[in-house]
Amino acid sequence: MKHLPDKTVERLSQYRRSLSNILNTGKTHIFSHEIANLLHITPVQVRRDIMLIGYTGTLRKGYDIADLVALIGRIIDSDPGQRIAIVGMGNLGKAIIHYLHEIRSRLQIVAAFDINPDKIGKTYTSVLCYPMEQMEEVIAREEIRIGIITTPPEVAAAVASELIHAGIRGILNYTPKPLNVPDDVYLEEYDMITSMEKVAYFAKEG
Amino acid sequence: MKHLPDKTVERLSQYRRSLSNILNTGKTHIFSHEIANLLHITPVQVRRDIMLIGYTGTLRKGYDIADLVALIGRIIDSDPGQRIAIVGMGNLGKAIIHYLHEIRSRLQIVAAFDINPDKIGKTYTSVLCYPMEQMEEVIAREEIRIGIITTPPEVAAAVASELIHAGIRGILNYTPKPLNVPDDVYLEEYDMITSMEKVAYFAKEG
DNA sequence: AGGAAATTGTTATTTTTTTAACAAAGGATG
DNA sequence: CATCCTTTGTTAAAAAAATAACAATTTCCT
Repeated sequence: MKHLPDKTVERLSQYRRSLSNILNTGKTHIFSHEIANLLHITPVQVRRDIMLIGYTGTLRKGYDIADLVALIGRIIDSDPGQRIAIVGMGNLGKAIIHYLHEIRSRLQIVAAFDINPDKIGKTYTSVLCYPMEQMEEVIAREEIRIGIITTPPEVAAAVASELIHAGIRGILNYTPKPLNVPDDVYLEEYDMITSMEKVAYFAKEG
Repeated sequence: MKHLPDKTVERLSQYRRSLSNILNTGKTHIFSHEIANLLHITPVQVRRDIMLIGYTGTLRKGYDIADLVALIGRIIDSDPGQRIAIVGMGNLGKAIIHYLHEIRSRLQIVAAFDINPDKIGKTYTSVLCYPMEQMEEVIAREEIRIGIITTPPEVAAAVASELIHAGIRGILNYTPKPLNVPDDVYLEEYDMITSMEKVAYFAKEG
């Protein structure tokens, strides 16, 4: 698998989630237009994505759901399942931990960090919260590869530096402060305010 | 202003936020490459976006920050400032309310809804929480145009229907359940799990 | 003043993403 | 068994977005 397009990776994640649910219903096969309906996209997009990962359905029967789910897993999951740290145990941090726990993904949040002494030592949905000072040590010990930043924006850049210094390979930044990372660290940013303003803008007209 | 590209609208929101901060420092003008550095994009992108909204900087002095902020406001803000409701007062809902309040955006969350009797009647960062049954009435009375869904996924579709029935024009869905909305309702969806899996995938290689 | 450097505005090119088109295969139908 | 319908896989075209290119103009420098 050379390199899948950005958007294809996003959709694969969503195919897998939807298809996993369907598996429980006993249904074994699914057509591209059925998947498309689930996610409100087009069947062509589905077939194209599936083609890109080299899977082949059977004509007139569609795709074997279990096979497809398994293949997507082999493509987008790392072997041992990625281990994640979250920095900033405010409401957003708690929401993410709780949410990921419910979904039961192969992704695991294995450590939280905060500056607030009241939070340190407590566990949130079975994730232990460490003080910031132990970040480097814990990230090394727990073999954490990914960091999620949910701190106030003022400290986002400093947190990112620490994470990178500790050897993290990917960062998901929920702070509105744009980060600067070296080329070998993958960075994804999401800004809620921007999303809201976008909705506000496009909801105006039509 | 015909229709700005999706990505341009997103960036305009970010330009405004960064530039507003700079205004306080007394700096009055800024170059495209300075803006680009703030957001880690290219100067061409900045100039192109600014061109699209019809603003013109002065050669060798750059853009007048106050003017540009004001113009972006006229472009992307609705006249009275959009009024927003949030459905689901879990951690994520609280995080969003708190966050938007701090930023002091023109967007205002003016009502929250939840099913939990303990939450109803309480205020969160000065936003009052109503029972779900009052949704239609409150949305009409408060002239709310935008809804944010932060409920558990199982009820997302039902909530969306109610919002649409109550006359909402735009929806921001933080649930992993893809929604179906009529053409005249603008829908934006954000799925945290997908973002995490994407980071996990791209952090693997390089 | 004259030339060099910097910076904008805009057009052109390239890349990425989506959408369309359609041949091939397999089953269903009569 | 021949025909028709459905659905896949893939190539081609279109649309959207990012990047590059560059003329024009202002300031700075000598």
